[in-house]
Amino acid sequence: MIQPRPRTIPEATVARLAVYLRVLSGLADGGRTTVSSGELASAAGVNPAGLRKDLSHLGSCGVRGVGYEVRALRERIARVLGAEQSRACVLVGIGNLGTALADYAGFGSRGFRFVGLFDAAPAQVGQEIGGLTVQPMTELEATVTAHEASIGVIATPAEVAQQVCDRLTAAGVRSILNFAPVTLTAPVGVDVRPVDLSVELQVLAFLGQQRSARAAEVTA
Amino acid sequence: MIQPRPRTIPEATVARLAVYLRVLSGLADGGRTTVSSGELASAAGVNPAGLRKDLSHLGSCGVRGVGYEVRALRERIARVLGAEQSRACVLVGIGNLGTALADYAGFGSRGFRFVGLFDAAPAQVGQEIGGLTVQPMTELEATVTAHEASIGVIATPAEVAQQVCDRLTAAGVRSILNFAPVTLTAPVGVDVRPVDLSVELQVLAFLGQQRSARAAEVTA
DNA sequence: GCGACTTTGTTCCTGCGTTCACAAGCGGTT
DNA sequence: AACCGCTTGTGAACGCAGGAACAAAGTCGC
Repeated sequence: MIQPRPRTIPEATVARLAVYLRVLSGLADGGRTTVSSGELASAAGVNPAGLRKDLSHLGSCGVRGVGYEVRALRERIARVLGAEQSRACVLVGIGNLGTALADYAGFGSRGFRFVGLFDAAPAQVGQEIGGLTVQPMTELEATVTAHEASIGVIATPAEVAQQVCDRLTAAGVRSILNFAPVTLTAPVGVDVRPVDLSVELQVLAFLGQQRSARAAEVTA
Repeated sequence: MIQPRPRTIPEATVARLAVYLRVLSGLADGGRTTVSSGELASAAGVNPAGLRKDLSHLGSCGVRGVGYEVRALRERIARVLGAEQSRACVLVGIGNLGTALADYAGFGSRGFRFVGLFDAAPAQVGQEIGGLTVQPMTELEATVTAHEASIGVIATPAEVAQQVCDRLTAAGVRSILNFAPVTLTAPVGVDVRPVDLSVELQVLAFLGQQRSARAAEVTA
């Protein structure tokens, strides 16, 4: 028995689906009911053919000659991404970045719900951010198990990130988003996704430098 | 005349080079003088063969039978990435995220130097963060031209991100790092690199969900 | 009611990134 | 001085993502 819709959606496609979801929400709020692949692709900054291929991974959803129904497509993508269910997340490290993450309203509408904020510094503990009170690190494991949190976000200094990672995985967290500038090691079965802001900046700078070099070469 | 070292380094390689640079700095601080590709790859979380291929893009730098000299390799990568020169950056949007970015010391050691912080809210203007004073938006163009800033970072709400992008590009900024959850459009010749935190979280959640589904299938 | 136009969904193809495997080269040892 | 083991650097194959072109299908106009 073969599944009509293969389970494996490429990671690059998943990232773009999340972007389409955001654009579709904006269109729906604007009162649009249908949208063509070309228009949606332009709003998302991708190629129209690629967009149609991405959408084909979740089955036919458009109407030929017309386009896609905005609300239906949004719901379909949300279902595939699992954004309709509420996922419990914990956030460790309430510095500036952690505060920004805890405060960010965009997560809530995407199916993410912070159930615990933690920091080692006593000065941060007790503070209220985005409707939650910052807890001491000792409460970490209890909160994770109580809410069955499967996602952890690390926004601590680099020095303690690995310890935090170890405690999170030991408590049952299976997916970790890591903002600390270190490479974390985790047991198999645990996904760690690094987001390094200075790496992003360096890639950007390099591309700009490369572009300038090419331009100078042409004029020479 | 053919360049012995082709100018075009794949973008994925550039991102990893930035990670290697970080790891090498840590090793150098720890007093290590040489390191093998296997060890470095493990510390960076990549495949040893891939690491060697990445390094091959910048010419032979290792010693067979021994490994790589830590300091020499670090300097070589830094030179290729342009991290040895100081690049002027401006940051627009001093909320929690913007404050975190302005405060982050990691940028300085990577060759980035903020020369201007800007916010539209009068309450933020005048505040001092990381040695700089937050300026009103009216000063944006003058600061960009005075320092010849080529990199702009947008950490504003989504609604004003496109306007800010337009003003930055008009003032001469050629590379933009965008943290606002919108797809920006910019003239050709300007690189915009989006960093969407909720997209990252959604991809992570989807991978976790997919993994769980596979596990359930196997046990069934 | 029929034809033409528009837009989707798919298929093919090209190029890139990644991985594996081996030859080349250097240091340590006898 | 010669050999052996270890490590780098590179060549080839594999798999994957991206882009273009085409067929299917549905709607609008006549």
